[in-house]
Amino acid sequence: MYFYENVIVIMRKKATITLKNLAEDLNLSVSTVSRALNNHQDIRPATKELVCSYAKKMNYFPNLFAKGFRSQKTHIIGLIVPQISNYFTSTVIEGVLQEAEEKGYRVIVSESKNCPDKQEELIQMMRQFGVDGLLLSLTRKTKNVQNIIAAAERIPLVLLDKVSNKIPCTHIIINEEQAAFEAVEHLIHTGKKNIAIIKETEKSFNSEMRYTGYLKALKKHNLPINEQYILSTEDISLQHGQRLAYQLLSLQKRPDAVFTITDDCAIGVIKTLKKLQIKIPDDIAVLGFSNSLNSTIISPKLTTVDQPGQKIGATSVKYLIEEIDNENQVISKTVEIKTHLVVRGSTLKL
Amino acid sequence: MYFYENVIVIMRKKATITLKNLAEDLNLSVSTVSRALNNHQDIRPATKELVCSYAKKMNYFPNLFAKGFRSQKTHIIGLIVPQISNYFTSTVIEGVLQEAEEKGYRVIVSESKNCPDKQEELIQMMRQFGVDGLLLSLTRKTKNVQNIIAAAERIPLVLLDKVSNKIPCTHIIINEEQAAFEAVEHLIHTGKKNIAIIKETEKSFNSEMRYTGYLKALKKHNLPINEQYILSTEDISLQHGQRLAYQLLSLQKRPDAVFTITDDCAIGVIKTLKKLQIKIPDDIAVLGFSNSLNSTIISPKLTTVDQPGQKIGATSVKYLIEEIDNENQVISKTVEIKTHLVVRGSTLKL
DNA sequence: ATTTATAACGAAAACGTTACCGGGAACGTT
DNA sequence: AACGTTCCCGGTAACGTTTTCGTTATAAAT
Repeated sequence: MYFYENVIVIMRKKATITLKNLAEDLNLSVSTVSRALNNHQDIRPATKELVCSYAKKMNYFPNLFAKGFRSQKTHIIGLIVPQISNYFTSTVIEGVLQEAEEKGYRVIVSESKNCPDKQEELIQMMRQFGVDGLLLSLTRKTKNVQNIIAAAERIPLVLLDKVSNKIPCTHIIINEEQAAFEAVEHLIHTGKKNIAIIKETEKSFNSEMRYTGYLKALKKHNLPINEQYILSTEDISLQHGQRLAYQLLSLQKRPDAVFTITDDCAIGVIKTLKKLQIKIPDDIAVLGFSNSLNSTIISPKLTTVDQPGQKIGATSVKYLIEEIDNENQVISKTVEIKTHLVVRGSTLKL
Repeated sequence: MYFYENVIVIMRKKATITLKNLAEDLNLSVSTVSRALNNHQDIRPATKELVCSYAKKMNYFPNLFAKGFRSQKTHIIGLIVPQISNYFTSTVIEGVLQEAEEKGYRVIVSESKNCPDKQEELIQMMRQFGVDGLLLSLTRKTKNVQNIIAAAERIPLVLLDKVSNKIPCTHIIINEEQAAFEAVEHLIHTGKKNIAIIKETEKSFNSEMRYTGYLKALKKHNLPINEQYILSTEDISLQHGQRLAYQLLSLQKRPDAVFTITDDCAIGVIKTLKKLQIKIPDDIAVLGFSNSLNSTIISPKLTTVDQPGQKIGATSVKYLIEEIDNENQVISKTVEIKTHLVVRGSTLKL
């Protein structure tokens, strides 16, 4: 890290124009100027025109802090996610920003780094800052939800994607169970009968729902549930996918398909299978979840469940603003966003 | 999208506690309470203790809007990037958030979607909102920098990653030229002599710098510069990488290495080469730039330049806050963050 | 001519916080 | 005893905006 140019220092221009300035210049009162700019009916059109054009000419910007200070509304919403540098999460953020901006809200983003303590700290910070509402995607290991419930009683709160039944507020999620069910059913339709699953050790909402969908699909088609095919790992990553693939292959009776609850893990499985020259999907099919960018990079391309991140983000904002407008009412409902299965080479020979 | 639970509505508790409340309860003046909480020297320890503990008990939060309103400091910095759902960008954001938080600042993030008009709009919005400073990563097609320069004269501004020489302010960038130079030199060291490059049609700062590094490396090693090996594309994506690879292969004299200025594009090239069963790196080596997540998914793994996004983000915040503290001084210097080459299978047989 | 209604604007308070100014009490110094 | 100093604390103003209330002038109605 080094500098390669001389440092130049200039004085910054400083001039914030206030209503008072405008009022003095125009020989009007502050109130009149304020009302003219806000298109109040008490002001005659000619005056409005005069004030507005002069304000524009002077490059006047209302001090939003004073505005928010008076109205007790900041027009800021807080967003806390476990990790930003995750493709799905980043699309959620995009959706949030887009929708918020359209509605005239600004967004303060923060990441909890999957640490519950940090998450609590951030919630405090957001509240202290005076956000009008809070969007929260929980860390995996969130256990003590008392403080979050307490927060929800004071400030509009919407949980998204990573949620918890224990917190009474609006939840925006994908149809996890149904999505997993359909995905596993797709495997069954291709003739697979011994389907393994790799899920999380921690009983996170998402993991459990997908697991339930998996079980339901097997049950519906009268397939036996083999405990040996049900694997769990703490960190559902590529590396552990590679590792667990070996474990599955070491069984006397190998599975003919593997459903992992994340794409990364599925890609790990594929890597191991390819290394051992096992045919995909003929010998073993692989199914992921998320439709991450990586899923089309690997070969064969990964069959996976597409989660519309932008829509989740946008929908969350919609419901949050609804609560903000609805003053002191805590609304508690669950909204499911539909996903769809993207069938690719890892489960179906084209 | 549907609801699957009954809607529950509860009344939200509402009670904002102010300094006045505390003062009345404790039989103190508002000023004393304020100073006690701010650890002012004029207040005797016993009083401080009393006030602080009572404030905690009452769950008092200072209204930061009133605070910022008075001090004319928001302790918010604005961040505008072209696109959030881009791995490198998201790591930059992480760095920004981390550093900002440590320094007691909050961050409002926005994306310009690579649209200059939207970018201008966002700058206005941020200024209007009263951010203390602005971090900006330019859109590729930024042409009219007048308004940005005007903004820089009024508010602390730091450009990062995607910058422009025309804007006099602090720039935080990676050593683009040097990085490209070293990367291409690495190709030369492995024995390659006919090295193609795929860059952007738009003369963006990054693209041009990397191109310059490429040219310098060839020159230093007395390799001829073949116009046919210098390709450009508007959208430097995987798809165009695939397309341009065909173009390179159709030449009478094929190149023996391809340097693309993004990983995505490089992966496109690899895909085409693999499809045509051209040996990588023996027949043609491939070199990317960014060290994106995909670069280890593809096989062979991609040799690429690692850009420390977090460090770029954190450094930008550091310099921005320096400017904010330094009141009305526009500082103009360029800081380069060092990258390093990650050598993998696409250029070197292990 | 007097009252009433309405249109257009001004004055002032309020939001919660901090900074500045000032003042009383206690203590030490001459 | 008179004075200066220090320690703690209170009162008040101010930040920029919106809003409530009041005021004036004009027009309309009686």
